[in-house]
Amino acid sequence: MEQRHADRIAEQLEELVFDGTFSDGDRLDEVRLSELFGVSRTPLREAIQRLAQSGLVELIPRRGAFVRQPGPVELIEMFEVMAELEAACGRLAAMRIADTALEALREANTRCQRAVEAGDTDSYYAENERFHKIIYRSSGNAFLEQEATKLHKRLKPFRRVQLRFRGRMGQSMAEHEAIVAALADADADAAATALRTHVAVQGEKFHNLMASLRSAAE
Amino acid sequence: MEQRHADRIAEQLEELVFDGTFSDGDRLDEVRLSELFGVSRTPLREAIQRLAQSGLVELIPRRGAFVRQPGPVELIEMFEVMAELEAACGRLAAMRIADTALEALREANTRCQRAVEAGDTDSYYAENERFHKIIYRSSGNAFLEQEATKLHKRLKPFRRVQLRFRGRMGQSMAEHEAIVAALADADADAAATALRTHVAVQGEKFHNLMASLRSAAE
DNA sequence: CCTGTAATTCTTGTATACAAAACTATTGAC
DNA sequence: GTCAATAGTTTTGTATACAAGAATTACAGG
Repeated sequence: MEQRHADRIAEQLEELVFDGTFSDGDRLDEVRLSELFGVSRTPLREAIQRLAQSGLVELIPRRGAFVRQPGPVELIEMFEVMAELEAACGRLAAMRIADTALEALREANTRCQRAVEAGDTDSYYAENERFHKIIYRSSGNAFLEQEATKLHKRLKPFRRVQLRFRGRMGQSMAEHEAIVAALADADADAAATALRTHVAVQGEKFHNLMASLRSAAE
Repeated sequence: MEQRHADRIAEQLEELVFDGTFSDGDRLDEVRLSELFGVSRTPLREAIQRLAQSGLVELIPRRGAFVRQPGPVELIEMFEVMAELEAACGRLAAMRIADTALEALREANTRCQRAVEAGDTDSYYAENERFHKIIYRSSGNAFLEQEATKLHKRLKPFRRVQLRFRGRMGQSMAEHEAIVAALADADADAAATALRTHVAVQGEKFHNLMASLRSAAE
């Protein structure tokens, strides 16, 4: 099944930005990349337009496309939004989640637990992701699911770092239990709170300080 | 100051989609539009790529770009996400809002009130927008502010309809008062709840029904 | 040796040309 | 009259060509 070159290139470029092949501030040279992908500049530029729209690269007129990796502050902000989006998913899912989904959640959780006991971090990440994806889906809001998935993907490269910050995986598992319990009880506020704190990073006080300085400076 | 054609065209195309010049399902004819804008197909296609990324048009390979106006269900979903984003802004703003911003909020509110009394709906919409923008900004989270602003803009064409659904503007004003009070009290939960209900549309029960049907069908 | 400027080279932005797929319409069979 | 096949047209997707701004280098002056 033939795919448009521009589509394929957009995906591959995105991958190259995510996996750190390009560092922050690197310019995406059109001729170099077109040779790399074996196409002309035209489909490559169309792909770049899309990356620009999703914020992965910055387009400076007559200068080129520069990759825009989030700095520490922006990263904290993005995690904060992720926490709120997951909280929203939890709030809605508490009212709408199906029994089958609840069961799937429990299963993912036990597999998560097993991965922790086996020390299998790769498997843990996979099951953890499945756990959260089920909650996105169970919000019963396809648009929210899409937005949450998009940001989740964007933050993927930084999630391991976040986990190291937060300490051990054990605490994360306990929070999963609390989340499932809240959803089973149809307790919207509890589910939202549990998910928010689950995703939130430690550096919140630091961020509060930064933010207050920023608004005071205006 | 010369701007890139692609940028200018992306904005104008977006406008044409928003203001209803193109209906749902319309194909964006490249040659027709390139003649309309007085450019070649190249910059026009680049603009279309961006619209596709933001979801305004759907790109079907070898078929073209079709405008994708949200249907009733998707619209309800988007308003629901808007409500959650505003709630998140309120939650964070309750902790971080500056006194000057709080004052600006009160001023916007009084101007809102005046517009209601004068029956000046245009002015009301302008001040209402200012009110909400201040809250986005006061979240102290530039990324959240950006996301909220983006969705706010996307929903703009449908906001008047929503307001008609909800009844009079008076109730909206009362909710504004409650929001300001919660922010002044630094009551995060109250601010979040007030903003969520303020934005939420009536059709929530209807949506709950639809969503439960959707998840049950899987 | 440093600095400002002009010429050169590179790169982006746009237009045009070409190939292939999809749509349309005509023609022919039944 | 309806349907199918096919020729012709349209439209998308990609490559190439060209124009103009930006970066770089060479060079003259101090």
